[in-house]
Amino acid sequence: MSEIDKSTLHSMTEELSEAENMTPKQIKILEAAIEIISEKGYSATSTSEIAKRAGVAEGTIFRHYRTKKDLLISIVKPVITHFSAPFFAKKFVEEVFQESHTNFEDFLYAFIKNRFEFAKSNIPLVKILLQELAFHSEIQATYKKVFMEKIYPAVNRTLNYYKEQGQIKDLPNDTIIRMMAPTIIGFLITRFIVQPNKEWDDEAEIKQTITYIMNGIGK
Amino acid sequence: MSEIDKSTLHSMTEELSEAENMTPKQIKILEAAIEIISEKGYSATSTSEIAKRAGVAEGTIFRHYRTKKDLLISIVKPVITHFSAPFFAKKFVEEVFQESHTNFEDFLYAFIKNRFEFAKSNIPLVKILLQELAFHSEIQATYKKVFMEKIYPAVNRTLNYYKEQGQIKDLPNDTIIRMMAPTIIGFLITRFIVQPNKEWDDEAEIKQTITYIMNGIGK
DNA sequence: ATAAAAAGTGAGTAATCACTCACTATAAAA
DNA sequence: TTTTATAGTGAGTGATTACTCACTTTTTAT
Repeated sequence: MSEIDKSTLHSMTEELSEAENMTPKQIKILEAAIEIISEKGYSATSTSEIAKRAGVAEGTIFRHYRTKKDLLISIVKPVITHFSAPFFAKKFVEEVFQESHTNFEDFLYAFIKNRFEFAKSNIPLVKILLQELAFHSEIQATYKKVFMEKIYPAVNRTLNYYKEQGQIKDLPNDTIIRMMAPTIIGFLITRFIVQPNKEWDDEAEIKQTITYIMNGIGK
Repeated sequence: MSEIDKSTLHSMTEELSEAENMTPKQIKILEAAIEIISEKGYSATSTSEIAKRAGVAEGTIFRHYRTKKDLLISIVKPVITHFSAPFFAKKFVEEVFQESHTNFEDFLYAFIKNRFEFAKSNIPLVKILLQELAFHSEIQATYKKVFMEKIYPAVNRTLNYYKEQGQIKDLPNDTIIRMMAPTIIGFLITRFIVQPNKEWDDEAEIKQTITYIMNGIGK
C-alpha cells in the first residue's frame, strides 16, 4: 500500500473501539447514536432511543457526554479530521515536491481511490456530517478551520506543482477546485448515498471520473 | 424570454400567494414555515414557533394541515414539480425534435441559466428539499416518480438528439448524466448554499461550468 | 337581515423530550 | 481486606411537543 493509503483508510468505528479511554458501554452508545442519527437525523433522534439500542440506561449517556449536542460533536469532529487526513499524507506534502515520477492523473487516481474507500467504510458518518453541517455552527467552524489551514493550502501546493509541470491548464486554482470538488464529491454521494444498491463497476466509474476531470482541467 | 424561461422562472413563494384557495393567514403560515425549517431543519422546527412567526394561533395551522408532516409535504412537493418544470418546456420536448438551430452548448447555457435563476429565487425551498429528501420516504417517492417519468426520459431524448448531431461523445447516457448532474448541481449548491456571500461573477462561472462540461462530454 | 358555512382562536392534553440525582455495582488503589 | 474512585442505573424533573376541541369571529349565501 502506498503512503497515502496507510494512514487514512480503516473505518472510524473500528478506531473508536480501539480508543484508549472508552468503556464498552460508551462504545455501544456511540455506535447506536451513529446508526440512529444517520437514519433519522440528529434532531429526530432521542437520547432514550439511543440508550435503548445501546442496551444502556439513559443516564449513562450523560455520564459520558454533558449534552446530546456534545455527543453529536464528538461523533462529527473526528470525521472532519479524518476526511482531511490524506492532505497530511506524504504523497501530498512531500512526494510532490521531491519531483516524484507520478503524473497528475496517477495522483488523482490514488486520491479518489483513497477517499472512495474512506467513504465506503464510513457511510453513516459521512451522512451525518453532510446533514448536520448545515445546521450547527460549531461543526461549520471546525470544518472551515480544517479546510483553510490544511486542505486548501495542500491542494494549492499540489495544483501549483502540476501546473509547473505543464500537466494542468492555467486556470486559477479556485476555479479548478470549484470544478473538481463537486465531480469527486458528487460521485461519492451518488455511489454511496443516492444509489448505494445499484450494481456499480467501481473501477470503471473511478476511471470515468478521472477522464472527465482530465478533459476539463488537464492539458 | 425564450420558451424555457417563461413557464419556469418566478419565485414559488410568490406563486403560493397567487394561489386560489389560500387565506392570507395560510400564506403567512407557509412563509414562516419555509423560513424556519430552512434554517433549523424540519425536526427542530416546532409548530408553536411557526405560529408565532406567522402571527397566528397554533390551532390555525392544524385547520389547514392535518399534521406537521402534511405541512412539510405541501411545501416540498411543489418544489419537486417546479424543479422538473423545464423538462416539460418546449425547448426540451419539441424544439429539439424540430431540428432547431441551437447546438448543445447553447442548450446547456439556457438550461443552466434557467435552473440558476430558479435556485436563486428559491434558496430556502431548495435547502429544505435537499435536507428532508434524506429522511422522508414520501418525498423520496415523489421525487423518484417525477425523475423517472419526466426528467429522465426528457434528458435521454435530448442527449440522443445531440448525439445524432455528433455534438456529444458516444458515451452511455447514464454516464453523461452522472457526470453532468453533479457539475451543475454542485455549482448551484456552492453558489447559493456553501458560499452565498462570496462575490461571484455569475456569468463567468456559468460559462466556466459549460466549458468544463463540454470538455468532458463534448466532441 | 338572517342563516349557514368557513376561518381563526387559545386553553388544554397526553406524550415525549433532554437532563438530574441519589443510589448501587464494579474496578483500582491502598 | 478496606478504601476510594469510577461507571452505571432508572425513577423523577420541568419544559416542550404535536395536536384537539369547544368556542368566537368573519365571510358567504339566501
